[in-house]
Amino acid sequence: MGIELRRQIEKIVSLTDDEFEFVLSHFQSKKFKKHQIVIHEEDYVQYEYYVVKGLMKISRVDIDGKEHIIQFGMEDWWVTDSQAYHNRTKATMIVDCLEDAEVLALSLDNKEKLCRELQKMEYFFLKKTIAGYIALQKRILCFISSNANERYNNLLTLYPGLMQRVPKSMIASYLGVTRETLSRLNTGM
Amino acid sequence: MGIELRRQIEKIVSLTDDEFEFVLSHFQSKKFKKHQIVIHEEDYVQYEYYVVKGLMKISRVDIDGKEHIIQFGMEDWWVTDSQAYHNRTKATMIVDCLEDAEVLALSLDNKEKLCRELQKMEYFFLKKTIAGYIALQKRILCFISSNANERYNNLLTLYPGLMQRVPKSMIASYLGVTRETLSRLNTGM
DNA sequence: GCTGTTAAAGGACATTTGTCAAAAATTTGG
DNA sequence: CCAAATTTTTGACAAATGTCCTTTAACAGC
Repeated sequence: MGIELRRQIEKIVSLTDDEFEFVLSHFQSKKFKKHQIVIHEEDYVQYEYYVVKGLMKISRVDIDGKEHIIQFGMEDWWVTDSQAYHNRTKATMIVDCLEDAEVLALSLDNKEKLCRELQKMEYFFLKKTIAGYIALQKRILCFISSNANERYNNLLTLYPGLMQRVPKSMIASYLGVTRETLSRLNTGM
Repeated sequence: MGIELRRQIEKIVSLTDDEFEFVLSHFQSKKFKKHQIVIHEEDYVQYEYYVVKGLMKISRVDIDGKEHIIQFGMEDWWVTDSQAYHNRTKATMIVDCLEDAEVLALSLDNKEKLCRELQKMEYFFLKKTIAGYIALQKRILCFISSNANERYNNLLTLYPGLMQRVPKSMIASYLGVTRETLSRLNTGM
């Protein structure tokens, strides 16, 4: 239970068996079905989810009803509506499942409690958040410096496994183009 | 000295006078001239900079020699090449000054030391990094869901002061469009 | 206050991307 | 294994954005 989470944490700080059990006791195990909505728009967001198995997406629906995918979340990733979760405000995003999913859910209270009880976990979350920040910066650089074709090829090399699990129309949404444009790209080969 | 920094920190955690002096002792005060390069590409990045006064930009030059602006940094902001700074690797970005600048420089060793000595500072950096992450997510959402005109108007409302201090060609670069395109936008009022 | 330099705006045209409609291919559930 | 639903591809055209070039405007240093 949670070996992968332990592996992820131990890339940054080391834990004894007891410490890891203690960490894990702050999480709740949950399961979701394909197509199930994990975070509804306008809901308060109770949890941040560590994905043990499955695939989710974080998206926002604009005034014209178009869905824009901000992030995918697969195994060993963390998923939530960050703004709503951390500020205890209502969700502006939707999180749902592209596949049946198994997660470890961490409430904000438990996260803060855990950080106070075990300082290296706060260090872990800081390092992890910095890594996330850097990843988003790279994605922004990609938007300002690359066209659709280059962004698609970049995504292919970054997450080769994703393409087999996600419909192309969603890849298009993540890249900020229409599915028609994605379908016409010269994928390089 | 550093009142604004203290105000920023105290929005998240409270500090005694002694504690703030202690925090400040981990920083070095530095000054830069307009056009001066603060972080050179390929250099190791010693510091993260809290901007006391002035205006900087973080950019990357692509293979065609085009400059892409990833971020501006004005008063009360933090500026560095995050990836290079936190991973102790060589800079892939350039940080330079659009105006004479005054900063407080924090080395990574001092940052980590400070976090160990005063846990609430680690909490501060965590909250601050999360806020940065959320801001980048919003910028990405803007790229995937808005055209150049909408992105420009969004920037106008987000940082109205920036326009008076930054040439439009740099705003264009930040928005991921050419200066010609920016110049033709219907700024909508 | 000049003068050289840099920044901004505009025209003409090419390229990329979006939109709408339809056809083809694939997946899903029974 | 089949029928319905979903996803992907393609065509024709419109709109947005990029490129190249010229003109105009603003600014910096002397």
